[in-house]
Amino acid sequence: MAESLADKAYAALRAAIAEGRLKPGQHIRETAFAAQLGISRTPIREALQRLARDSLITLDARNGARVVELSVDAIQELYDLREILEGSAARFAALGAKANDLQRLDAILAKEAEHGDDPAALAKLNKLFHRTLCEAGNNRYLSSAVATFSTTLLLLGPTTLAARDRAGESQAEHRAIVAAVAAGDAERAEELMRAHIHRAREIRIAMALEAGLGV
Amino acid sequence: MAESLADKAYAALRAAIAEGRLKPGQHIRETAFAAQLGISRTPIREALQRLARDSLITLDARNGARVVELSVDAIQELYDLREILEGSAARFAALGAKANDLQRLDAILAKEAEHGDDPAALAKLNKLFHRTLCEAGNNRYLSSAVATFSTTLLLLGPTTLAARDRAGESQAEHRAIVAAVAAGDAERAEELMRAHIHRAREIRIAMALEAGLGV
DNA sequence: TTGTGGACGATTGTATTCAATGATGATCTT
DNA sequence: AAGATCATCATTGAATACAATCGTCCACAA
Repeated sequence: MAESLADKAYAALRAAIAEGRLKPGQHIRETAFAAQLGISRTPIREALQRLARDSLITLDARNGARVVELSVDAIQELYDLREILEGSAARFAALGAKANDLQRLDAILAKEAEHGDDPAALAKLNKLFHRTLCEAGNNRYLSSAVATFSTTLLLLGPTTLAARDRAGESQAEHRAIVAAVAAGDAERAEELMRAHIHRAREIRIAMALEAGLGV
Repeated sequence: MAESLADKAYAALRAAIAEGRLKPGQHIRETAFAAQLGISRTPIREALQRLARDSLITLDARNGARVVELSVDAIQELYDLREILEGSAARFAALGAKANDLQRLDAILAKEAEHGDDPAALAKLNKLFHRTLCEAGNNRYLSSAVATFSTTLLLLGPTTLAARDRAGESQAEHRAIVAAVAAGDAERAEELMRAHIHRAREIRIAMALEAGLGV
């Protein structure tokens, strides 16, 4: 219960961005949010700084905060980095995953198969899968970096799993990655993870272009 | 000149950590620093939060802030990640560096040769080299990640370039990396950068172990 | 009609005040 | 004498008050 008001404000703002209630480009005024949450500006300011660190907003001096707008170029760079980071995490996991880690990954795969028709549940499981695999890589800084840049994806709206047929493909790719990790095949684990992220990127870019065209 | 007091406090604390005036494990009290800098606690708190995001300090609720102590394991993980990130940056640079980037890199190499006997100048040039190469990679998120984790190195005290003969080796490695980048040889650029970081890691670990033994 | 100047208002940056909580030390009891 | 309990204090978390700066809008003059 040691949750400070700043923590709550951060969670509230982050959720608002994730759910699209705060849209890219939109202005955020400290006083407005303080009033809305019924707290003072102090914890709001702390929350805004954390969001800025997450690259979810920019803090322009005397011009308030603004939700970041990702260009297509920026999305490409973000996915380039995700391929590097998560590919490396898969490699590390293949080299050093504990039995415990593999059990957790298997359990996630099972749940994915079970909830094959529930997009919201799948999105959560997907996040859990990637985080768990990262942790199996056993490098705290790598995990931290992946978490940071995964956060940036919140700006992009709904998950790519919503795309037609993508959920099934994605699960198959997850299974292959876990198999490579369990087999200790680092090369293959990295390659499969990079391909997995690359596929998500293609869908994401297509979605972004469609959205940009107003469709 | 739009430098806020929070910015100054952040810079002051960061410098204090970098220069060893604040040692790992040491307690930081808000009131003490506010008094020392002659400002109120508000900007100090903001600065501390930024430092916590940089993983330079930890914020224990109601127990103040504490400068992070890096274990040898943590240092290994940090350098593992640096190899991945900066290796990738070198690869990207080889694939897409602009003429402008190569000019800047050449200029840095020239200055390194010129200041071969000035450790402080070399340390600055070394940081500039790595940052410039990252920017040549033309991926804003990768640059940001490298910057973040380079900051963590501040906790480790003096540069590895202080080690006997390391400065000369390092410059030779820098030249080889730039040559590979200029030639557009992505494989070689990445490999050379990884080796370069790996060498720095070996020296760093040796220094850490010596320090741990009280020598 | 257009450009410039100034005053007002809105918003952020900083200081100060207030509240709450955990640590510390003394005292009392067994 | 040792341990426990209570009171006090130091320190952080939050709110409020204050200051400064930038943008905006209107009026006036060219």
